[in-house]
Amino acid sequence: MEKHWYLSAIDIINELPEGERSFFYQKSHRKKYAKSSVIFSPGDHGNLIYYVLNGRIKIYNLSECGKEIIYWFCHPKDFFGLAEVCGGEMRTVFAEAAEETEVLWINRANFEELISRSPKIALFIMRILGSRIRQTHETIKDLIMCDVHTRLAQLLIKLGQICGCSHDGVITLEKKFTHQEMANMIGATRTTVTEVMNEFRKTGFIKCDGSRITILDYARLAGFIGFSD
Amino acid sequence: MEKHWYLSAIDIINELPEGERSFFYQKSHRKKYAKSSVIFSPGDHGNLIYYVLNGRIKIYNLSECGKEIIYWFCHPKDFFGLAEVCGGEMRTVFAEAAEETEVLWINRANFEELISRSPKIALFIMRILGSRIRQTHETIKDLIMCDVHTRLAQLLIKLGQICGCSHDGVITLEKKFTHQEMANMIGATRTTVTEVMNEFRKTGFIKCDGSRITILDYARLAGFIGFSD
DNA sequence: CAATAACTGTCGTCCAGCAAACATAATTAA
DNA sequence: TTAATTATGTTTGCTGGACGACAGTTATTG
Repeated sequence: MEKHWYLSAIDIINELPEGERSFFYQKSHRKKYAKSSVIFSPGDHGNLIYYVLNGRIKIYNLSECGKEIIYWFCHPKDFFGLAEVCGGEMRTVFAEAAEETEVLWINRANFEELISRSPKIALFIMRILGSRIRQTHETIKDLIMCDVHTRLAQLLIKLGQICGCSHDGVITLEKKFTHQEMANMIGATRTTVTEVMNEFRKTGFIKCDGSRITILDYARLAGFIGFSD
Repeated sequence: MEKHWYLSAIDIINELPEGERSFFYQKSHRKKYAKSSVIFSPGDHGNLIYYVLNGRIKIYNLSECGKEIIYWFCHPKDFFGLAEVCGGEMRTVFAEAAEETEVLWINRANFEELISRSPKIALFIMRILGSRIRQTHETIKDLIMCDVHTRLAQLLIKLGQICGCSHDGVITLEKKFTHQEMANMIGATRTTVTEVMNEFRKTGFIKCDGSRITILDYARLAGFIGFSD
Protein backbone atom coordinates (compact mmCIF):
# COMPACT_ATOMS: atom_id res chain seq x y z
CA MET A 1 0.00 0.00 0.00
CA GLU A 2 2.95 2.31 0.41
CA LYS A 3 3.40 2.56 -3.31
CA HIS A 4 1.02 5.46 -3.46
CA TRP A 5 2.30 7.24 -0.39
CA TYR A 6 2.10 10.55 -2.18
CA LEU A 7 -1.63 10.34 -2.51
CA SER A 8 -2.18 11.04 1.12
CA ALA A 9 -2.22 14.75 1.67
CA ILE A 10 0.61 16.27 3.61
CA ASP A 11 -1.29 18.20 6.23
CA ILE A 12 0.90 21.23 6.39
CA ILE A 13 -1.30 23.44 8.43
CA ASN A 14 -1.50 21.08 11.35
CA GLU A 15 2.18 20.30 11.28
CA LEU A 16 3.01 23.98 11.51
CA PRO A 17 4.38 25.54 14.68
CA GLU A 18 1.68 27.42 16.56
CA GLY A 19 2.92 30.87 15.57
CA GLU A 20 2.89 30.21 11.87
CA ARG A 21 -0.41 28.41 12.01
CA SER A 22 -2.15 31.32 13.61
CA PHE A 23 -0.45 33.69 11.18
CA PHE A 24 -1.82 31.60 8.35
CA TYR A 25 -5.34 31.60 9.75
CA GLN A 26 -5.14 35.29 10.44
CA LYS A 27 -4.05 36.21 6.94
CA SER A 28 -6.28 33.79 5.09
CA HIS A 29 -9.86 34.23 4.01
CA ARG A 30 -12.61 31.69 3.92
CA LYS A 31 -14.71 31.29 0.82
CA LYS A 32 -17.40 28.93 -0.33
CA TYR A 33 -17.82 27.86 -3.94
CA ALA A 34 -20.96 26.31 -5.36
CA LYS A 35 -20.63 23.14 -7.41
CA SER A 36 -19.27 23.80 -10.89
CA SER A 37 -18.04 27.28 -10.13
CA VAL A 38 -14.65 28.09 -11.55
CA ILE A 39 -12.02 29.34 -9.12
CA PHE A 40 -9.47 30.24 -11.76
CA SER A 41 -8.83 29.70 -15.46
CA PRO A 42 -5.80 29.64 -17.75
CA GLY A 43 -4.58 33.16 -18.36
CA ASP A 44 -5.64 34.46 -14.96
CA HIS A 45 -2.95 36.09 -12.95
CA GLY A 46 -1.84 33.61 -10.30
CA ASN A 47 -1.90 35.67 -7.17
CA LEU A 48 -3.59 33.48 -4.60
CA ILE A 49 -3.00 30.08 -3.15
CA TYR A 50 -5.83 27.95 -1.82
CA TYR A 51 -6.31 25.36 0.87
CA VAL A 52 -9.27 22.99 0.74
CA LEU A 53 -11.35 22.80 3.91
CA ASN A 54 -14.06 20.54 2.58
CA GLY A 55 -15.45 19.47 -0.77
CA ARG A 56 -13.42 18.74 -3.82
CA ILE A 57 -11.62 20.77 -6.48
CA LYS A 58 -11.02 19.55 -10.00
CA ILE A 59 -7.77 20.66 -11.63
CA TYR A 60 -8.08 20.29 -15.38
CA ASN A 61 -7.55 21.71 -18.80
CA LEU A 62 -9.52 21.96 -21.99
CA SER A 63 -8.03 21.21 -25.35
CA GLU A 64 -8.70 23.32 -28.40
CA CYS A 65 -11.46 20.94 -29.43
CA GLY A 66 -13.10 21.17 -26.04
CA LYS A 67 -11.92 17.88 -24.62
CA GLU A 68 -11.33 17.92 -20.89
CA ILE A 69 -8.17 16.55 -19.30
CA ILE A 70 -8.38 16.09 -15.54
CA TYR A 71 -5.00 16.26 -13.85
CA TRP A 72 -6.23 15.55 -10.37
CA PHE A 73 -8.74 16.34 -7.66
CA CYS A 74 -7.80 18.28 -4.55
CA HIS A 75 -9.34 17.01 -1.38
CA PRO A 76 -9.59 18.49 2.11
CA LYS A 77 -6.18 19.55 3.49
CA ASP A 78 -4.72 19.86 -0.01
CA PHE A 79 -3.27 23.06 -1.34
CA PHE A 80 -3.84 24.11 -4.91
CA GLY A 81 -2.80 26.98 -7.11
CA LEU A 82 0.73 26.86 -5.70
CA ALA A 83 2.66 26.25 -8.87
CA GLU A 84 2.04 29.60 -10.50
CA VAL A 85 2.22 31.85 -7.49
CA CYS A 86 5.92 31.62 -6.79
CA GLY A 87 6.95 32.98 -10.14
CA GLY A 88 3.96 35.27 -10.36
CA GLU A 89 3.00 33.43 -13.51
CA MET A 90 -0.32 33.01 -15.19
CA ARG A 91 -2.55 30.08 -14.51
CA THR A 92 -2.33 27.35 -17.10
CA VAL A 93 -5.11 25.16 -15.76
CA PHE A 94 -8.68 25.42 -14.58
CA ALA A 95 -9.68 24.92 -10.96
CA GLU A 96 -13.33 24.17 -10.46
CA ALA A 97 -15.43 23.05 -7.53
CA ALA A 98 -16.46 19.47 -8.25
CA GLU A 99 -19.03 19.83 -5.49
CA GLU A 100 -19.81 22.56 -2.98
CA THR A 101 -16.41 23.39 -1.57
CA GLU A 102 -14.98 25.66 1.08
CA VAL A 103 -11.46 26.94 0.82
CA LEU A 104 -9.07 29.27 2.55
CA TRP A 105 -7.09 31.58 0.32
CA ILE A 106 -4.04 33.65 1.08
CA ASN A 107 -2.40 36.17 -1.18
CA ARG A 108 1.09 36.05 -2.51
CA ALA A 109 2.58 38.71 -0.26
CA ASN A 110 1.34 36.99 2.87
CA PHE A 111 2.38 33.63 1.54
CA GLU A 112 5.87 34.94 0.99
CA GLU A 113 5.94 36.44 4.42
CA LEU A 114 4.88 33.11 5.85
CA ILE A 115 7.78 31.48 4.10
CA SER A 116 10.27 34.01 5.28
CA ARG A 117 9.03 33.55 8.85
CA SER A 118 9.58 29.84 8.73
CA PRO A 119 11.74 28.01 6.24
CA LYS A 120 10.11 24.83 7.42
CA ILE A 121 7.02 25.81 5.50
CA ALA A 122 9.06 26.26 2.38
CA LEU A 123 10.28 22.70 2.71
CA PHE A 124 6.74 21.46 3.15
CA ILE A 125 5.59 23.27 0.06
CA MET A 126 8.50 21.86 -1.90
CA ARG A 127 7.52 18.44 -0.69
CA ILE A 128 4.01 18.95 -2.04
CA LEU A 129 5.29 20.22 -5.36
CA GLY A 130 7.77 17.38 -5.54
CA SER A 131 5.11 14.79 -4.93
CA ARG A 132 2.97 16.30 -7.67
CA ILE A 133 5.84 16.07 -10.10
CA ARG A 134 6.12 12.40 -9.29
CA GLN A 135 2.41 11.90 -9.75
CA THR A 136 2.47 13.52 -13.16
CA HIS A 137 5.50 11.43 -14.07
CA GLU A 138 3.57 8.34 -13.24
CA THR A 139 0.65 9.55 -15.32
CA ILE A 140 2.94 10.09 -18.28
CA LYS A 141 4.41 6.65 -17.86
CA ASP A 142 0.97 5.07 -17.71
CA LEU A 143 -0.25 6.92 -20.77
CA ILE A 144 2.72 5.70 -22.74
CA MET A 145 2.93 2.20 -21.38
CA CYS A 146 -0.46 0.93 -20.36
CA ASP A 147 -3.67 0.16 -22.16
CA VAL A 148 -7.03 1.46 -21.00
CA HIS A 149 -7.79 -1.66 -18.92
CA THR A 150 -4.70 -1.18 -16.85
CA ARG A 151 -5.11 2.57 -16.54
CA LEU A 152 -8.65 2.17 -15.35
CA ALA A 153 -7.73 -0.53 -12.84
CA GLN A 154 -5.01 1.77 -11.54
CA LEU A 155 -7.40 4.67 -11.33
CA LEU A 156 -9.87 2.63 -9.29
CA ILE A 157 -7.14 1.63 -6.89
CA LYS A 158 -5.98 5.20 -6.49
CA LEU A 159 -9.51 6.42 -5.94
CA GLY A 160 -9.90 3.70 -3.37
CA GLN A 161 -6.87 5.02 -1.52
CA ILE A 162 -7.93 8.63 -1.73
CA CYS A 163 -11.62 8.40 -0.95
CA GLY A 164 -12.31 4.78 -0.25
CA CYS A 165 -14.06 3.50 2.82
CA SER A 166 -13.18 -0.06 3.81
CA HIS A 167 -15.79 -2.49 5.16
CA ASP A 168 -15.50 -6.28 5.37
CA GLY A 169 -12.70 -6.38 2.86
CA VAL A 170 -14.49 -4.32 0.25
CA ILE A 171 -13.74 -0.69 -0.49
CA THR A 172 -16.54 1.71 -1.33
CA LEU A 173 -15.72 5.03 -2.93
CA GLU A 174 -17.24 7.86 -0.95
CA LYS A 175 -17.39 10.17 -3.92
CA LYS A 176 -19.28 9.58 -7.13
CA PHE A 177 -17.53 9.58 -10.46
CA THR A 178 -19.17 9.46 -13.85
CA HIS A 179 -17.68 7.41 -16.63
CA GLN A 180 -16.96 10.64 -18.43
CA GLU A 181 -14.93 11.94 -15.48
CA MET A 182 -13.01 8.71 -15.22
CA ALA A 183 -12.36 8.80 -18.94
CA ASN A 184 -11.01 12.34 -18.61
CA MET A 185 -8.75 11.23 -15.80
CA ILE A 186 -7.10 8.45 -17.78
CA GLY A 187 -7.22 9.90 -21.28
CA ALA A 188 -9.81 7.58 -22.75
CA THR A 189 -13.30 7.92 -24.17
CA ARG A 190 -16.49 7.58 -22.18
CA THR A 191 -17.66 4.59 -24.21
CA THR A 192 -14.47 2.67 -23.63
CA VAL A 193 -14.66 3.32 -19.90
CA THR A 194 -18.25 2.07 -19.84
CA GLU A 195 -17.23 -1.09 -21.63
CA VAL A 196 -14.26 -1.82 -19.39
CA MET A 197 -16.21 -1.02 -16.23
CA ASN A 198 -18.80 -3.57 -17.24
CA GLU A 199 -16.09 -6.05 -17.94
CA PHE A 200 -14.66 -5.46 -14.47
CA ARG A 201 -18.15 -5.82 -13.06
CA LYS A 202 -18.76 -9.11 -14.81
CA THR A 203 -15.37 -10.41 -13.69
CA GLY A 204 -16.34 -9.57 -10.12
CA PHE A 205 -13.64 -6.96 -9.52
CA ILE A 206 -16.13 -4.23 -8.77
CA LYS A 207 -19.79 -3.52 -8.13
CA CYS A 208 -21.79 -0.45 -9.10
CA ASP A 209 -24.94 0.93 -7.51
CA GLY A 210 -25.80 3.92 -9.60
CA SER A 211 -22.53 5.78 -9.75
CA ARG A 212 -21.36 4.50 -6.36
CA ILE A 213 -18.44 2.19 -7.01
CA THR A 214 -17.32 -0.62 -4.74
CA ILE A 215 -14.08 -2.50 -5.19
CA LEU A 216 -14.95 -6.10 -4.35
CA ASP A 217 -11.67 -7.75 -5.11
CA TYR A 218 -8.86 -5.33 -4.48
CA ALA A 219 -6.26 -8.07 -4.68
CA ARG A 220 -7.25 -9.28 -8.11
CA LEU A 221 -7.78 -5.77 -9.42
CA ALA A 222 -4.33 -4.88 -8.16
CA GLY A 223 -2.90 -8.14 -9.46
CA PHE A 224 -4.33 -7.24 -12.80
CA ILE A 225 -1.93 -4.37 -13.05
CA GLY A 226 1.02 -6.07 -11.49
CA PHE A 227 0.79 -4.90 -7.89
CA SER A 228 1.88 -7.18 -5.16
CA ASP A 229 1.34 -5.13 -2.03
CA MET B 1 7.89 32.61 -28.82
CA GLU B 2 6.84 33.29 -25.27
CA LYS B 3 4.66 30.23 -25.17
CA HIS B 4 7.54 28.12 -23.98
CA TRP B 5 8.86 30.60 -21.46
CA TYR B 6 9.42 27.84 -18.95
CA LEU B 7 11.99 26.16 -21.10
CA SER B 8 14.59 28.77 -20.39
CA ALA B 9 16.39 27.87 -17.23
CA ILE B 10 15.92 30.07 -14.23
CA ASP B 11 19.50 30.82 -13.33
CA ILE B 12 19.16 30.72 -9.59
CA ILE B 13 22.78 30.79 -8.69
CA ASN B 14 23.49 34.01 -10.47
CA GLU B 15 20.39 35.71 -9.17
CA LEU B 16 21.38 34.90 -5.62
CA PRO B 17 22.67 37.58 -3.25
CA GLU B 18 26.45 37.40 -2.89
CA GLY B 19 26.39 35.85 0.57
CA GLU B 20 24.19 32.94 -0.40
CA ARG B 21 25.99 32.39 -3.65
CA SER B 22 29.30 31.98 -1.94
CA PHE B 23 27.71 29.76 0.71
CA PHE B 24 26.41 27.58 -2.09
CA TYR B 25 29.77 27.34 -3.80
CA GLN B 26 31.48 26.69 -0.51
CA LYS B 27 29.19 23.83 0.45
CA SER B 28 28.90 22.27 -2.96
CA HIS B 29 31.18 19.74 -4.60
CA ARG B 30 32.19 19.50 -8.21
CA LYS B 31 31.94 16.18 -9.98
CA LYS B 32 32.39 14.99 -13.53
CA TYR B 33 30.37 12.15 -15.01
CA ALA B 34 31.33 10.26 -18.14
CA LYS B 35 28.76 9.81 -20.84
CA SER B 36 26.15 7.17 -19.95
CA SER B 37 27.05 7.06 -16.29
CA VAL B 38 24.09 6.94 -13.95
CA ILE B 39 23.92 9.60 -11.24
CA PHE B 40 20.98 8.08 -9.42
CA SER B 41 18.32 5.40 -9.92
CA PRO B 42 14.84 4.72 -8.62
CA GLY B 43 15.00 3.45 -5.07
CA ASP B 44 18.12 5.40 -4.18
CA HIS B 45 17.83 7.60 -1.18
CA GLY B 46 17.41 11.15 -2.41
CA ASN B 47 19.93 13.03 -0.36
CA LEU B 48 21.67 15.29 -2.82
CA ILE B 49 20.62 17.96 -5.22
CA TYR B 50 22.56 18.72 -8.37
CA TYR B 51 23.31 21.72 -10.52
CA VAL B 52 24.49 21.26 -14.10
CA LEU B 53 27.64 23.17 -15.00
CA ASN B 54 28.06 21.78 -18.51
CA GLY B 55 26.92 18.78 -20.50
CA ARG B 56 23.47 17.28 -20.36
CA ILE B 57 21.53 15.04 -17.98
CA LYS B 58 18.76 12.75 -19.05
CA ILE B 59 15.91 12.29 -16.57
CA TYR B 60 14.03 9.12 -17.44
CA ASN B 61 12.40 5.97 -16.32
CA LEU B 62 12.28 2.38 -17.48
CA SER B 63 9.08 0.42 -17.68
CA GLU B 64 8.84 -3.17 -16.56
CA CYS B 65 9.37 -4.30 -20.14
CA GLY B 66 12.48 -2.18 -20.48
CA LYS B 67 11.02 0.66 -22.48
CA GLU B 68 12.57 4.02 -21.76
CA ILE B 69 10.51 7.13 -21.05
CA ILE B 70 12.45 10.37 -21.17
CA TYR B 71 10.89 13.10 -19.04
CA TRP B 72 13.36 15.80 -19.93
CA PHE B 73 16.98 16.78 -20.31
CA CYS B 74 18.69 19.09 -17.86
CA HIS B 75 21.03 21.60 -19.40
CA PRO B 76 23.66 23.91 -17.91
CA LYS B 77 22.24 26.06 -15.09
CA ASP B 78 19.43 23.60 -14.41
CA PHE B 79 18.94 21.90 -11.09
CA PHE B 80 17.92 18.29 -10.87
CA GLY B 81 17.12 15.83 -8.13
CA LEU B 82 15.18 18.47 -6.23
CA ALA B 83 11.82 16.81 -6.06
CA GLU B 84 12.76 13.98 -3.72
CA VAL B 85 15.12 15.78 -1.41
CA CYS B 86 12.64 17.93 0.44
CA GLY B 87 10.65 15.03 1.77
CA GLY B 88 13.72 12.82 2.09
CA GLU B 89 12.02 10.45 -0.31
CA MET B 90 13.43 7.85 -2.60
CA ARG B 91 14.27 8.59 -6.18
CA THR B 92 11.66 7.46 -8.63
CA VAL B 93 13.56 8.26 -11.80
CA PHE B 94 16.94 7.74 -13.35
CA ALA B 95 19.40 10.57 -13.92
CA GLU B 96 22.09 9.77 -16.44
CA ALA B 97 24.75 11.82 -18.19
CA ALA B 98 23.70 12.06 -21.83
CA GLU B 99 27.22 13.24 -22.58
CA GLU B 100 30.22 14.07 -20.44
CA THR B 101 28.77 16.32 -17.79
CA GLU B 102 30.02 18.32 -14.85
CA VAL B 103 27.77 19.04 -11.92
CA LEU B 104 27.85 20.63 -8.50
CA TRP B 105 26.13 18.72 -5.76
CA ILE B 106 25.07 19.83 -2.32
CA ASN B 107 23.64 17.68 0.43
CA ARG B 108 20.29 18.00 2.04
CA ALA B 109 21.45 19.53 5.29
CA ASN B 110 23.33 22.29 3.53
CA PHE B 111 20.49 22.80 1.13
CA GLU B 112 18.12 23.26 4.01
CA GLU B 113 20.50 25.64 5.68
CA LEU B 114 20.71 27.61 2.46
CA ILE B 115 16.95 27.90 2.43
CA SER B 116 16.73 28.99 6.01
CA ARG B 117 19.37 31.64 5.36
CA SER B 118 17.41 33.09 2.51
CA PRO B 119 13.74 32.53 1.85
CA LYS B 120 14.28 34.02 -1.58
CA ILE B 121 15.99 30.81 -2.58
CA ALA B 122 12.99 28.85 -1.44
CA LEU B 123 10.82 30.88 -3.76
CA PHE B 124 13.21 30.28 -6.63
CA ILE B 125 13.15 26.57 -6.05
CA MET B 126 9.38 26.58 -5.90
CA ARG B 127 9.37 28.44 -9.17
CA ILE B 128 11.48 25.72 -10.73
CA LEU B 129 9.29 22.97 -9.36
CA GLY B 130 6.19 24.85 -10.47
CA SER B 131 7.46 25.21 -13.99
CA ARG B 132 8.22 21.51 -14.13
CA ILE B 133 4.70 20.69 -13.07
CA ARG B 134 3.43 22.80 -15.93
CA GLN B 135 5.77 21.10 -18.35
CA THR B 136 4.57 17.67 -17.31
CA HIS B 137 0.99 18.86 -17.58
CA GLU B 138 1.62 19.90 -21.11
CA THR B 139 3.20 16.55 -21.84
CA ILE B 140 0.14 14.78 -20.51
CA LYS B 141 -2.12 16.96 -22.59
CA ASP B 142 -0.11 16.27 -25.71
CA LEU B 143 -0.06 12.52 -25.12
CA ILE B 144 -3.82 12.49 -24.79
CA MET B 145 -4.67 14.99 -27.48
CA CYS B 146 -2.10 14.94 -30.23
CA ASP B 147 -0.98 12.39 -32.76
CA VAL B 148 2.66 11.54 -33.32
CA HIS B 149 3.05 14.09 -36.14
CA THR B 150 2.05 16.92 -33.88
CA ARG B 151 4.03 15.68 -30.91
CA LEU B 152 7.15 15.36 -33.02
CA ALA B 153 6.70 18.83 -34.54
CA GLN B 154 6.29 20.22 -31.03
CA LEU B 155 9.36 18.38 -29.84
CA LEU B 156 11.45 19.80 -32.65
CA ILE B 157 10.29 23.29 -31.81
CA LYS B 158 11.08 22.83 -28.14
CA LEU B 159 14.49 21.42 -28.93
CA GLY B 160 15.05 24.40 -31.17
CA GLN B 161 14.31 26.71 -28.28
CA ILE B 162 16.44 24.81 -25.80
CA CYS B 163 19.50 24.06 -27.87
CA GLY B 164 18.93 25.65 -31.22
CA CYS B 165 21.33 27.98 -32.92
CA SER B 166 19.77 30.42 -35.34
CA HIS B 167 21.43 31.39 -38.66
CA ASP B 168 19.80 33.04 -41.66
CA GLY B 169 16.34 32.11 -40.52
CA VAL B 170 17.12 28.44 -40.00
CA ILE B 171 17.65 26.83 -36.62
CA THR B 172 20.26 24.13 -36.17
CA LEU B 173 20.14 21.93 -33.09
CA GLU B 174 23.47 21.98 -31.30
CA LYS B 175 22.95 18.60 -29.74
CA LYS B 176 22.41 15.33 -31.54
CA PHE B 177 19.36 13.24 -30.97
CA THR B 178 18.74 9.76 -32.30
CA HIS B 179 15.31 8.77 -33.53
CA GLN B 180 15.13 6.39 -30.60
CA GLU B 181 15.71 9.22 -28.14
CA MET B 182 13.12 11.38 -29.80
CA ALA B 183 10.68 8.48 -29.76
CA ASN B 184 11.29 8.05 -26.03
CA MET B 185 10.65 11.73 -25.47
CA ILE B 186 7.25 11.73 -27.14
CA GLY B 187 6.08 8.23 -26.34
CA ALA B 188 6.27 6.77 -29.81
CA THR B 189 8.23 4.02 -31.54
CA ARG B 190 11.48 4.53 -33.32
CA THR B 191 10.09 3.39 -36.66
CA THR B 192 7.25 5.88 -36.52
CA VAL B 193 9.67 8.69 -35.69
CA THR B 194 11.86 7.72 -38.64
CA GLU B 195 8.86 7.78 -40.92
CA VAL B 196 7.56 11.12 -39.74
CA MET B 197 11.01 12.69 -39.79
CA ASN B 198 11.37 11.69 -43.42
CA GLU B 199 7.98 13.10 -44.14
CA PHE B 200 9.00 16.39 -42.53
CA ARG B 201 12.20 16.27 -44.53
CA LYS B 202 10.39 15.73 -47.80
CA THR B 203 7.94 18.50 -47.01
CA GLY B 204 10.88 20.83 -46.44
CA PHE B 205 10.25 21.49 -42.76
CA ILE B 206 13.61 20.15 -41.69
CA LYS B 207 16.96 18.95 -42.97
CA CYS B 208 19.18 16.23 -41.54
CA ASP B 209 22.95 15.80 -41.88
CA GLY B 210 23.70 12.64 -40.04
CA SER B 211 21.91 13.17 -36.78
CA ARG B 212 22.32 16.95 -36.89
CA ILE B 213 18.86 18.40 -37.34
CA THR B 214 18.10 21.77 -38.89
CA ILE B 215 14.69 23.38 -38.80
CA LEU B 216 14.33 25.01 -42.21
CA ASP B 217 10.80 26.28 -41.94
CA TYR B 218 10.01 27.10 -38.34
CA ALA B 219 6.86 28.96 -39.30
CA ARG B 220 5.29 26.11 -41.19
CA LEU B 221 6.42 23.54 -38.65
CA ALA B 222 4.86 25.67 -35.94
CA GLY B 223 1.81 26.33 -38.07
CA PHE B 224 1.48 22.60 -38.43
CA ILE B 225 0.70 22.32 -34.76
CA GLY B 226 -1.36 25.45 -34.50
CA PHE B 227 1.20 27.99 -33.30
CA SER B 228 0.87 31.56 -34.34
CA ASP B 229 3.75 33.25 -32.56
C1' DC C 1 -44.85 14.81 -11.75
C1' DA C 2 -43.82 15.75 -16.10
C1' DA C 3 -40.15 16.99 -18.81
C1' DT C 4 -35.67 17.91 -19.53
C1' DA C 5 -31.15 16.97 -18.89
C1' DA C 6 -27.45 14.06 -17.85
C1' DC C 7 -25.68 9.36 -17.63
C1' DT C 8 -25.05 4.46 -19.28
C1' DG C 9 -25.09 0.47 -22.56
C1' DT C 10 -24.03 -1.38 -27.09
C1' DC C 11 -23.07 -1.30 -31.84
C1' DG C 12 -20.50 -1.07 -36.25
C1' DT C 13 -16.56 1.28 -38.73
C1' DC C 14 -12.07 2.74 -39.30
C1' DC C 15 -7.27 4.00 -38.90
C1' DA C 16 -2.96 5.60 -36.35
C1' DG C 17 0.61 3.60 -34.93
C1' DC C 18 2.76 -0.61 -32.80
C1' DA C 19 5.25 -5.06 -33.40
C1' DA C 20 8.20 -7.80 -36.06
C1' DA C 21 11.40 -8.39 -39.56
C1' DC C 22 14.98 -7.10 -42.59
C1' DA C 23 18.33 -4.38 -45.38
C1' DT C 24 21.41 -0.78 -45.40
C1' DA C 25 24.08 2.97 -43.74
C1' DA C 26 27.16 5.14 -40.45
C1' DT C 27 29.89 5.08 -36.23
C1' DT C 28 33.02 3.26 -32.94
C1' DA C 29 36.25 0.21 -31.36
C1' DA C 30 40.12 -2.70 -31.76
C1' DT D 1 41.04 -1.43 -42.02
C1' DT D 2 38.11 -4.51 -40.55
C1' DA D 3 34.89 -6.01 -37.42
C1' DA D 4 31.32 -4.97 -34.42
C1' DT D 5 28.01 -2.08 -32.92
C1' DT D 6 24.53 1.24 -33.35
C1' DA D 7 21.40 4.10 -36.20
C1' DT D 8 18.28 4.56 -40.14
C1' DG D 9 14.91 3.24 -43.88
C1' DT D 10 10.94 0.62 -45.26
C1' DT D 11 7.30 -2.75 -45.56
C1' DT D 12 3.49 -5.88 -43.96
C1' DG D 13 0.30 -7.18 -40.95
C1' DC D 14 -2.75 -6.38 -36.97
C1' DT D 15 -5.46 -4.22 -33.30
C1' DG D 16 -6.75 -1.09 -29.46
C1' DG D 17 -9.58 2.12 -28.97
C1' DA D 18 -11.46 6.43 -31.01
C1' DC D 19 -15.65 8.11 -33.30
C1' DG D 20 -20.35 8.38 -34.31
C1' DA D 21 -24.98 6.97 -33.58
C1' DC D 22 -28.86 5.71 -30.85
C1' DA D 23 -31.67 3.54 -27.38
C1' DG D 24 -32.52 2.96 -22.66
C1' DT D 25 -32.01 4.68 -17.90
C1' DT D 26 -31.48 7.53 -14.08
C1' DA D 27 -31.26 12.29 -11.99
C1' DT D 28 -32.70 17.09 -11.71
C1' DT D 29 -35.74 20.77 -11.64
C1' DG D 30 -39.28 23.79 -12.63
